[in-house]
Amino acid sequence: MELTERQKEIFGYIEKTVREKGYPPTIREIGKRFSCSSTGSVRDHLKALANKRCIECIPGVSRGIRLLRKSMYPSIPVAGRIIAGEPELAMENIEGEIRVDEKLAGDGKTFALKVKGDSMAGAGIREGDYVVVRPQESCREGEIVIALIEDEATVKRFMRRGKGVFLEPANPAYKPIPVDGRVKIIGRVTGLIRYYR
Amino acid sequence: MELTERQKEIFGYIEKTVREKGYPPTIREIGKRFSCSSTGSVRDHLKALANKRCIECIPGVSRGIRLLRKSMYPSIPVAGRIIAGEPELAMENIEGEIRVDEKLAGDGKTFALKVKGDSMAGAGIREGDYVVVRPQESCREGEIVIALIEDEATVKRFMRRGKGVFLEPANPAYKPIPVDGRVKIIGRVTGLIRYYR
DNA sequence: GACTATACCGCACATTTGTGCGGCTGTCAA
DNA sequence: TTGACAGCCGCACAAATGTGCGGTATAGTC
Repeated sequence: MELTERQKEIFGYIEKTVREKGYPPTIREIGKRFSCSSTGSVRDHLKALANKRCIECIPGVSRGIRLLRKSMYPSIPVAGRIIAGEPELAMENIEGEIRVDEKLAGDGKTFALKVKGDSMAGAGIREGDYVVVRPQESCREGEIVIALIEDEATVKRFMRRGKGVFLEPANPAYKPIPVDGRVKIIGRVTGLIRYYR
Repeated sequence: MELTERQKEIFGYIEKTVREKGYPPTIREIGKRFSCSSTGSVRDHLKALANKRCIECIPGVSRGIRLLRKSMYPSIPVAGRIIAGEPELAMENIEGEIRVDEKLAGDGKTFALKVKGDSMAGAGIREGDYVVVRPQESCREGEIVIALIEDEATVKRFMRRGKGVFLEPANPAYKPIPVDGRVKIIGRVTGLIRYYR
């Protein structure tokens, strides 16, 4: 069964609290957050969420809310679309979530991007892999970066060649791209995750 | 500062409770578990753990214990050494932990292995990567597997060629290895994690 | 000896927190 | 109209829970 808007909000709050504080909220804390002056209202919601198998309420136990769906683990959003000039990933452009090690999770701005094409095959980055991206505008020689070229996000290696700066694919079938006004560096690739079926 | 035996036990219990129940224990629950009839005793321990930066105690909040060290996140062990004939990874052979998405975490037997050598470079698996391994004895054509060859764990692709079965590297510099008595399949590679510095 | 840390016990108290029960207003489908 | 939901209010009560303050004992260190 689907969750109502309100229920989604409350479930999200419980999730967030567990993730950030390490323990679930009390009934009254939820009420405070959503301006419910009555504990009864909150309990109605918890009951609904429990019926829909989202949480489990443990009777007689303070903060006795257990998350059954989703999780309380650190995750980064998977970007569906990247828009130039927007430092933050807009909610609408998030396709999903991937849980990662905290070494990869970064500071909250880090996101993942599904790799399209085989232009980096020579560097062991393949179509369908997820690259973990830490947003930053500058980068160093040799680093693998995400750049926006005419509204298209691509993975390339950042290199200097003589006087120019280039984004180099790791595949002889593609040509280096000179970095100029049309190219915007989005961030640096800090990790890679691949799923085998 | 090092933890005493008792403190380790209590810290472990808090960790376990958070992981299994989804919320930290109360002072009295800890006392019950360790046969401390006084809440004061438990608070002494919590205070000690807080001093040693293992937990944080939030005043006035029920179950207000926050884990600062280690984690409550799903992680898989990183195998340092794999021994033939032992289905479970012995504690002594665990080098560390990596947190992963639950899709990768599997059922509890899954582990990670750091890749040595470049024999699978053609398949985008590079030296230093971590492959996620689900232990199993059989595997299908084309799957990437971990095999033990003369006590050495290697990553290869499982292939049939004519009448024989081979473990094929993805690098022309290496030769396929015929599967015979000397070769033991440890498991299947279900994922890959890479860290860029 | 004085001091500190660890590891316990015990009790009273105030606060936090879940619970029970009653009530209200809408909307929507049968 | 009736019924089932969603969403909300209010109150009193009992249980769960953190807190303050006191005590004992052992071990190690300066």
